[in-house]
Amino acid sequence: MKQSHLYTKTRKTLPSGEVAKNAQLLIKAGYIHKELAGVYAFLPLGIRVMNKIEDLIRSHMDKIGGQEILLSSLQDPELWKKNNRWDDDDVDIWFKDRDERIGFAWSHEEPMISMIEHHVSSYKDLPVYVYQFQNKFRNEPRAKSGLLRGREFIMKDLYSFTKNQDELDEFYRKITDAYKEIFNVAGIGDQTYYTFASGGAFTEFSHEFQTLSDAGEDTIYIDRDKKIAINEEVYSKEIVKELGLDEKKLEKVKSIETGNIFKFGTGYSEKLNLKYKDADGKDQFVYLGSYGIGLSRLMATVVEVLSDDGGIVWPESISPFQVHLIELTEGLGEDLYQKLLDNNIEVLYDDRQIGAGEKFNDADLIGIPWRLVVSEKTDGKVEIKNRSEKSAQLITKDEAIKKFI
RNA sequence: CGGGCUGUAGUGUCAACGGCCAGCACGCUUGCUUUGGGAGCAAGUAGACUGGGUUCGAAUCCCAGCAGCCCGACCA
Repeated sequence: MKQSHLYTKTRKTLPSGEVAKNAQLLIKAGYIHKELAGVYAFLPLGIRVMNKIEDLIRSHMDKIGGQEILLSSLQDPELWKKNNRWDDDDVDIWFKDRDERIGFAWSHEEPMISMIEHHVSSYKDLPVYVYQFQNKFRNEPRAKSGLLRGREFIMKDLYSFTKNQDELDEFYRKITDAYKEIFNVAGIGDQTYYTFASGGAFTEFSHEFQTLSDAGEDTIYIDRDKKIAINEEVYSKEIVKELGLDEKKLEKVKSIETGNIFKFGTGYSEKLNLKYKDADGKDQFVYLGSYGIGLSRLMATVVEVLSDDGGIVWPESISPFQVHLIELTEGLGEDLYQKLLDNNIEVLYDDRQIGAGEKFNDADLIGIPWRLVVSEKTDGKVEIKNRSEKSAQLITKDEAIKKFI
């Protein structure tokens, strides 16, 4: 894409009233636009990052047997009433229409279970793993921290429907590994801890993926060597012992909950009467699990954790473009730009007629991991620099293209 | 939901004593110059959250609403 066609511009001033680093940088660089408190629009650069994150998650969900679907954002109150989760006294974050005949989805367990009932009745139909990328609407009493706690946001939620505990446990292990891999590829694996957290009504623990950051709202106790953590909400001497940890080695830190996985067992199916017939023709309750990653929160977390004084530093996996090609002399980058495009390399081509300093600053702010510069000084070659490195190397254009194929 | 703070061009502004034409910077437009780390000159462009009230006169004082931010509570 030619940067001269990109309608968003970087800004020199920070938005007043945005304190969160992720919101400051993403707005300054032109990734997002604030609509309301906790409600952000994604601009061309921003949606490219979101799409990258989506692709990354999708490939891992598909690999472990996930089937992608898309439930609706408008929901039937009757489904939620059955489970006592419609009343504002029970769930206080609902957005509802005036007459309370429609709910705006804040979660999808109930509709998901209702939908699956129509398709699963035999042990032969199980297991089933379905997931979606969906908007969630949560009327948070206090939206804050930029994209970290929004009132409208996109989440990947996967639901597992399995025959028994063993099958559930096996899938749980698989998705745990998948989540670890996702956070590794997204560049925050080192800072992300597998965390024991509150299990709610149906199970002892759930597990969270907590990324160390002062911008987070959670407090966890981490063991850096074993790479596991305990959420403050369930922390006790007994649990430390149960997990075989040494209380003295634990560090108390702030973190962002980037993922959450949850075993429901048969709790939900008993309440909502989700059954299947086993091989003997007897009714059995389906074992459920749910597994979430907030996409916009993940994007914000990467910005919080990896940015530097110059701006954002994207990992290659979720950068809006692979390469930022900058020409300092009019027309000199055109030829390389075309060649990169011919090789299906995602390139943002800064063909604007502005000063070099402005281009470099914009490039640092936008944060694409590789920068190519052509000018009269590069003498037919091209200068390549990584976003997180200080110095650049001069290479040939062919070498540059090969690097990104 | 409790408490606090704040609403001035597209952005920013601890700019302006209740009083003349609401200042400055960025952005944007036009022209000339400049061209390897947010360029220079010149001429333009655009503004008081909403509604009441006090006053001869309100951006400025008062009230209400709305909005934003922060702290807390909440966050299966």
